[in-house]
Parts: sequence; structure tokens; C-alpha cells
Amino acid sequence: MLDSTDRRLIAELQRRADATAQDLGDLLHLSASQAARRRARLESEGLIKGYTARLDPAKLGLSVQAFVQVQMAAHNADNAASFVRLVTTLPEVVGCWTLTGEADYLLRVWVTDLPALNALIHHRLLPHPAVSRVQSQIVMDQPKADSGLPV
Amino acid sequence: MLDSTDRRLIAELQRRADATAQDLGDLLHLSASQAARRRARLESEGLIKGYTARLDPAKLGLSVQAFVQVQMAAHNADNAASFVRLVTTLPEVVGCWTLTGEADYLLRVWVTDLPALNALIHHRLLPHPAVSRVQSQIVMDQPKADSGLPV
DNA sequence: GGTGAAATCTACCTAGG
DNA sequence: CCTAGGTAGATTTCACC
Repeated sequence: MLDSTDRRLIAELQRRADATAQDLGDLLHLSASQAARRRARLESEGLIKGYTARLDPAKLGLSVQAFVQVQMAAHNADNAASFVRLVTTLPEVVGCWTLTGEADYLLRVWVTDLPALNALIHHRLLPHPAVSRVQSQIVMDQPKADSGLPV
Repeated sequence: MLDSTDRRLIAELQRRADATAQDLGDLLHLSASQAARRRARLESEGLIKGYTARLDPAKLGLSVQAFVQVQMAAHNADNAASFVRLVTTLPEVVGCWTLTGEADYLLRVWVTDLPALNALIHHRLLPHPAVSRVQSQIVMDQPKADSGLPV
């Protein structure tokens, strides 16, 4: 249901989604029509959920990336739903995860500068009634940028 | 140099990179040729670095996502370079950041199951001579998936 | 795996501010 | 002079063989 050619195909599409069917065929030693057919199948199966542009944060004026750990005052569904609603409305928050362990939420944020990070924390996150504690760590370096999923 | 139309354009391309010039033109109330020209300009300027496919982890058999904090035994350039080399060769590690604070590296990993996570930690990370301590937290839920950068 | 019609892109042209 | 819209040729996709 997913052979090694499919895996090489999706690996390449994670690297370069604008590859043409001809490009993919050349890479996989397949005809363009076969490569296109495989890609269409992976899309319709939902394995490929879509395509996105990779942007340069610096060229958007985003110089500070940080991870923010957020602890909740109480662990109930209302608090959680309300906080998640807040987080989804904040464009600077590009990812949010709930983890095992003590911190309730881990946020990944991109902001223009340090004052913007402080504003986010003190004027958006901390005022929320369900939030009890917020701890942020700035990203100094990113030795491995978001590579795609392992295939 | 980057007007509101450009911003709406890149926002849409983060959402749906396979939009045609016609689609983008309709959205932005521009002709297809102008939308295509703006996209080409943003690509050549490097603001759009490329395009990638978004995959469904579950359909790839990846059921466990985790964040792994790694502390180094000593803080010197050789150790760091050696560890970064290791990390870049591990496909399960889809992101690696160095943060302010006590943990030296934060890794984001995708694995098939919990044993695979343990194997990664105990057979790949901990045996590295520069690594002193490893702490992992499993992702329970992802209320906000990797949304694009704020534009 | 191949083919042709349809869609799309791209380079060039013209018009208007 | 710069930006927008239009057009034709080249490229790519897609449905069918």
C-alpha cells in the first residue's frame, strides 16, 4: 500500500513540492504519467494533505523565535477550551502542543523582536484567567530546520 | 516593498501553495498575470524559499510525536558540531533548536511508537559522548498544528 | 506507458496614472 | 517610469487509450 517508490516520491515532495510530474518521473525512473498518477493517489488517500509555501522569517521581519511553556491554574475542560481558543487566534503562536509532564502547553512563537515577545506574554497569555505560569525560552540557533516527516 | 496584497498572497500560499495564478487573482482582486508576477517576485526575492507537501503522520505510521531536551556534558565547539552532525542524520528528528536556559538542545521527533522513541533515546542519543542528560515529553494533543508564519 | 485536449504558466505587449 | 491587465506560445496536467 506504500512502496519504496511512494516513499521516495513523498520525500521529494516534502523537499520540493513544485516539482513537475516530469521531474518526479526522472527522479524515480518512471514516466511522467505514472509519477503524476502516484501523486494523485497519495493526495486522494489523504497521505498528502496539501501544499504550503516555506517563507523566510527574517525577510518578514520576524527575528525572534521562542518556545513558551504555559501552566494552567486548574485542569478542567472549560479552562482548556478557553485557552485553546485564545491561542488559535494569536497569529504569532505557530504551534501549540500539550505534553506529558508538568507544563500544560508548549507554544512555538515567532515575533518581530523581544518587546513583542514580552507583550505577547504579559498582555495576551498571562491575563487569561486560566493561566497560572508562563516560562519562555528564546531560540538561539536552529541546527536542523523543520525537515519533513521521516519517510 | 511588501504591501498588504503581498501579505495576503503569502498568507494564502502558506495555506494552499497549489493555488493557481487565477485562484490568487480572484482572491486578491487582481488579474492572473499580476498575481503570478507578484508570486514570481516574492520567490526571486527569497521571501518564498520553496514549497513543501504537508503529510498525514498517522498515514505514515507515525503515532508518537515528542519533544526531547538534551544537555551536553561540556560546552565546546567540537561537542556541539558532533552532536549536530548526529542529529541531522536522524530522520526521526524533524527539528532541533538551541535555547536560552538550561537545556542545551530541544529536539522535535516523530516515531512509529513508544519503543521506537526509547530506542532513539537509548541507542542513538545517550551513547553519544557529548550527551549528558536526555529528557523526553510525549505530545498528547496538538491544539494548533503548524500554522504558517504570521504575515 | 503513451497521447492529445484543456488548463496553466510565462514572457512580452499595451494602456493608464 | 512604474504598475496593472491582456495575449500568444510554451509547458504541464489530466482523462483516456
